Amino acid sequence: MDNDMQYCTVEPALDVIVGKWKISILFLLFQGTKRFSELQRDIPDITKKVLASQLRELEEQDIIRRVVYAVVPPKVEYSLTEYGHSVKPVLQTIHQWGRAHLEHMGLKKGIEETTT
Amino acid sequence: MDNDMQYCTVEPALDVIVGKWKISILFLLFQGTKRFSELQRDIPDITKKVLASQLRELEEQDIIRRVVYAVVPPKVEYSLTEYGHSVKPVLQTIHQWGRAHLEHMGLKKGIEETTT
DNA sequence: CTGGATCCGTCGGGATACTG
DNA sequence: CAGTATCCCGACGGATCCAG
Repeated sequence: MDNDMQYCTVEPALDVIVGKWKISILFLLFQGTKRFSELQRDIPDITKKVLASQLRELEEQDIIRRVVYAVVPPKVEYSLTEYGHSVKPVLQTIHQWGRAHLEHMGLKKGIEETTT
Repeated sequence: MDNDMQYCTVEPALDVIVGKWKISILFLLFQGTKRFSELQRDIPDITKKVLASQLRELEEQDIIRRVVYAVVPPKVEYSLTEYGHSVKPVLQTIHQWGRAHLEHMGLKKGIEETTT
């Protein structure tokens, strides 16, 4: 990876959003602080292990904050760091283009089918 | 994946840029039309098979165009479609945030180290 | 409740050889 | 030159069980 010195800085950003569930997690946390169990409830198809691992990655990247309460039963809250909020515009940009992309591909498919 | 109806449109966009070499390919094609061999030369660590597969994916997504010349030896040119150019701002947004992210993580690391 | 540990399947990507 | 065909491997994610 030395051929793309000039532009390889795209990739670190991708680490933050690439991961099967990271985007779901981020969107949920954009709404505010969530507990582990809340995230698990709102993302039904994710397992604890994977949720935990994705959260840990985001935490290491300083995108989210993990707060452990010394109570029983345990309580852990996750929230965006101040820095974490800065990914929002990135996600929105991708989101908008993604919508346009879907539409574009839909149109293309429609056109192709009308030619049959 | 029915829990994130509202925001799952982030993912299709990601398909375009996720892939170990897609970003490198896109950046090269932003410069203009390239032949297969040129791409391979400019991305030294990629193999033909992988280059071909990544190109095919981008082509299916209507991001790039593949033009085959009926000459011998064979000649194939790849270029961005008009639509493909629209990913540029997306990449730039990610790129900019990526740079800031690197800097941020660097600072964080520095701070942590000065505390030792 | 919030995880960690373990095992396992899948899939993207890589090495190599072959072809039109 | 521009690929395809095969085989291979490691990383990621999933299922299940265990623990503080």
